[in-house]
Amino acid sequence: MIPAPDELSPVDGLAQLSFLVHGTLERLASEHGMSITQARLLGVLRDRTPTMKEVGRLLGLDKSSTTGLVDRAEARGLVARVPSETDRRAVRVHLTDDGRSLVSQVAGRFEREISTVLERLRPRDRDTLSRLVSRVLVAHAADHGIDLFSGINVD
Amino acid sequence: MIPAPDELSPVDGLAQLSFLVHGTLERLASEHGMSITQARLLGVLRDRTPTMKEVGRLLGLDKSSTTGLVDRAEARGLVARVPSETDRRAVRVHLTDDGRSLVSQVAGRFEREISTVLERLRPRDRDTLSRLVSRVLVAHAADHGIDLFSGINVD
DNA sequence: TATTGTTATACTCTATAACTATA
DNA sequence: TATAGTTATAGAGTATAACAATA
Repeated sequence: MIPAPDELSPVDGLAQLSFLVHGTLERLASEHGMSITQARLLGVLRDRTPTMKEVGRLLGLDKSSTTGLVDRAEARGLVARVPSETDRRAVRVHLTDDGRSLVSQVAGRFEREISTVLERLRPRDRDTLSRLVSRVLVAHAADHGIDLFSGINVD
Repeated sequence: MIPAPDELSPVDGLAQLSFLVHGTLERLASEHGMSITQARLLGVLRDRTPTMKEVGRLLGLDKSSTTGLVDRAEARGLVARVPSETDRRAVRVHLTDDGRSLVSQVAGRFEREISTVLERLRPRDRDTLSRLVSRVLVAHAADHGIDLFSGINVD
């Protein structure tokens, strides 16, 4: 009989961790009647008032997909379109009060749930993990010309 | 002016890492004309020949969603339904040769791409990261009665 | 002419409810 | 009666192509 491994391969570990985190966000969003995409939309609007085109770039969506996404969020009263003051073709998307309240709730629960998972490590190990994860992300972002803290490509 | 942080918060780091890994899988699957769901279906069939009900449980889908998923994969010649030998209501789903070849290709590319990202760390740090990730996953799995190596709930 | 955004259309993914065949 | 699976239907999410308004 083959002994069970007591550790996953590095890639398998990252894959499973990624599904765990992604699944957590999906569950929390769904508890508030949202998909991950809707949650991400509200998330990027927390500190921006982008045009439709910029929303699409931030979320990696075609402009037609963005139209539908914002339509549905607007119908629920979570976001609003306002005409751009500088370009009469463009609109800016911003959170409503309801949208801001909802995204804060979901973000808070996400923070708490992931923290709970991390608390299974001793504080020292937690710091080490966090530092190594940051280092991987920083290196990868540098390789691909991405601003890690805004998510915006700075090519 | 606020100085830019040189490290993300632990939760932000995990979230971004998770999107990086998930996005990589999504891109690789899409390069082969598949969604993540299709890739996961082929993945779970690599070492199993489950019934439709079991496929749904493994992927977290309703039985009707499973029917459609398997329909589309079968239409592409990636999987096949075979009647169960013990229960005439049930069918077993298995990979075709084409399906096995496709999933091996995608899995190989995923392994290589994620390994490339990890190679930005020194071998020593890589081992540490991998060990800590495994430890988090093992603890979380134990908390939730999940067999980490099969993904199957053993409640 | 180029850009911003919407509309028309089509396909995947997902769920609920109703149904068929078998246990 | 209960279970395995499919079908009917509906909605979200995605893309491509064609279009209108504006730059």
